[in-house]
Amino acid sequence: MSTAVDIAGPSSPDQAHSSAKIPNEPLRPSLKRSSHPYSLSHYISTPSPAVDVKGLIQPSPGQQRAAQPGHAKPRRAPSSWPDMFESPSGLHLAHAAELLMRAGLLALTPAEDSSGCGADFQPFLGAWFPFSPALFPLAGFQMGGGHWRSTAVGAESIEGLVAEGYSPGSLGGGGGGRRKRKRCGECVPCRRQTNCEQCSSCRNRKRGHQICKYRKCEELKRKPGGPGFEILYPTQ
DNA sequence: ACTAACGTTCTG
DNA sequence: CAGAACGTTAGT
Repeated sequence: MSTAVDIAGPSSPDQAHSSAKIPNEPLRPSLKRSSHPYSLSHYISTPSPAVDVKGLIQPSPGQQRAAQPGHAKPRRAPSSWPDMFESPSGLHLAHAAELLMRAGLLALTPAEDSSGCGADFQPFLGAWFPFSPALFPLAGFQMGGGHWRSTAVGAESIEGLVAEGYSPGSLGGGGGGRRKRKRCGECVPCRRQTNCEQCSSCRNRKRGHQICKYRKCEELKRKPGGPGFEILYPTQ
């Protein structure tokens, strides 16, 4: 449970000034299964009030200060960054929310009928989500083009969305050659709209040519052909 | 042409 | 092995 933090990534400042141009997410409505070490029950059984999670997520002022760029080492980022910011592996909190949604435990609020809600939460898009039934799904699905409407989106809905034109092949895995795969657009990292500007990828963007760690698609983190990959991209 | 970012290779 | 650097692809 101690690792369930870093989907947040560094929060506030980056919202305002992510220097990099953030493209509109190539949101794909297909919801793919992700193989995570934790099962749904793992999350359900773990009491995690929004406040507590938020408390874990929010970096302390001291931590933020330590993260100030400026004293860049030529190599190897200094250990001043706490693990909570440097370990994208902790994304399972997001995964938990995803699982909960699938299980119908999280309610999806339609963007249109947001009586102000959508606007209120907009600033949180992609940054971090308090583990609250209302906040988390709203962000991504609002951008999703109004596909998501009801509380429990069943597998049929997902399949239908997939059938809208996003085939596994179109994701780059199908061509046969080693074409670039594309971001799934659905996972929490993909839904982030801002670069944290603090992770190693952001700080080293010029040379690293890598997307912000917290925006790195969970699917792309997997090796094609690696464990679980065929599940994500079933051969048809 | 320029930029973003995926994939591969290199390095510690 | 993880992370950095680089080559390359893809979108605008």
